Amino acid sequence: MAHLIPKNLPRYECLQEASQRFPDLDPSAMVAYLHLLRAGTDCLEFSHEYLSAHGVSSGRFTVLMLLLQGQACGEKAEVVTPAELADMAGCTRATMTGLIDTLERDSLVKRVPDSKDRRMMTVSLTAKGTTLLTKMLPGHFKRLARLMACLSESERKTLVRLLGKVSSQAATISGETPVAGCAEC
Amino acid sequence: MAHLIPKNLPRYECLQEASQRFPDLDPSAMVAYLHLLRAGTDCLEFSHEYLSAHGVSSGRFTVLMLLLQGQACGEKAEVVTPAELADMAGCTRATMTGLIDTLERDSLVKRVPDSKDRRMMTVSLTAKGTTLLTKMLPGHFKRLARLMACLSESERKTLVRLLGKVSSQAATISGETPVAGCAEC
DNA sequence: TTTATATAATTAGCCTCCTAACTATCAGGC
DNA sequence: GCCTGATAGTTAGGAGGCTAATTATATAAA
Repeated sequence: MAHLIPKNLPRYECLQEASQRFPDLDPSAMVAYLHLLRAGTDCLEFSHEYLSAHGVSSGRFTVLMLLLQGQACGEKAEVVTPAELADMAGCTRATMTGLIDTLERDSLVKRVPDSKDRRMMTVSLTAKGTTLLTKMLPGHFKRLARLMACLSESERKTLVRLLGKVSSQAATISGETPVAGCAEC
Repeated sequence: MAHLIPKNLPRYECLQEASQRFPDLDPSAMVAYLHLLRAGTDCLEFSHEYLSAHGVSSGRFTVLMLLLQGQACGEKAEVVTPAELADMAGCTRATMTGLIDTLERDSLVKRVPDSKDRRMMTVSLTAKGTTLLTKMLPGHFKRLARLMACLSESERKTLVRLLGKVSSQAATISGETPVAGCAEC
């Protein structure tokens, strides 16, 4: 489940040494990048520990949360289709089909064919799914609160701001040219 | 390849509203957590774009880099075993076997049986593997430098410091009790 | 010497992600 | 009324994670 990110990040001196061989290597950028991947993986693993104890994988949990949100914060969409779920979760429709398959097999969600458009399905939480979520959410939230208790409110704000910069920079660079910066190949 | 993290993070007001229903939910902790996962996924995706254009997945790249490092920064270990690679990469030995299988199939690495202990293998880069790496690394480094160009040196330091706090907090909490904070189940 | 235990690597089987191809349905133009 | 094309969902096949079991070898103890 981890992302195969090196456990021990290289020392800064080693990166500086490597930057002699590779002039394009920016040591402090690399350090920031590696720490970001490392921390992200750690957080994912941290959640996974708790979620898997309840028989729910990270992906399945995301789907359940999206359904709960559509049910609770239901301003616009009462019904949710697999395609919408895939969009919201950031995965392909094929992946969503697989997730819904296993969730439905475990009776946590149910598919209902749309009455108007017979191509479409509607997905919703079952009572069992709702119960499971409401039973496990408090513990999950407690753990996340503890995880972030190491940061003050202002540190959290700073972190979110810096991460936001990185995310939008990634989107910007990716957007401009497919695999840019690769003139030499 | 992404980790099925919601693309659009919930608005802060929505989290505050939800925290009425779930008193354990700490909105600012949740925001920090979600942004961290989001940014980590974005970075991973960003690298993946470039690496996959060269036919190398994230996991395979990690293995190649570990081998290159063992070759270059070779202070201690000249030879590397699959078990050591698995430890360094943070995956299981079984996973490493699979990765080496495909890397070897593509002639990027080679296995050599150890002469002393016949249970062991040593893994090393082939000429083709080394060539591929040295060809693609400059572009990869350039992209990462551009990605992090959105942060000043002091922002990078701050980011690394805050991420380090989160990582070690995760390790601390995970270490103390297997799936703690779950008294209610 | 033989037997028990530990270790290195692999294998087998599962889950989750992907892309590409397929099926069924809808909607628009002739 | 029919083609054409778009769209919703699924299926097929692959890659990369995992755990648990297997095989081969080494080591220690009886």
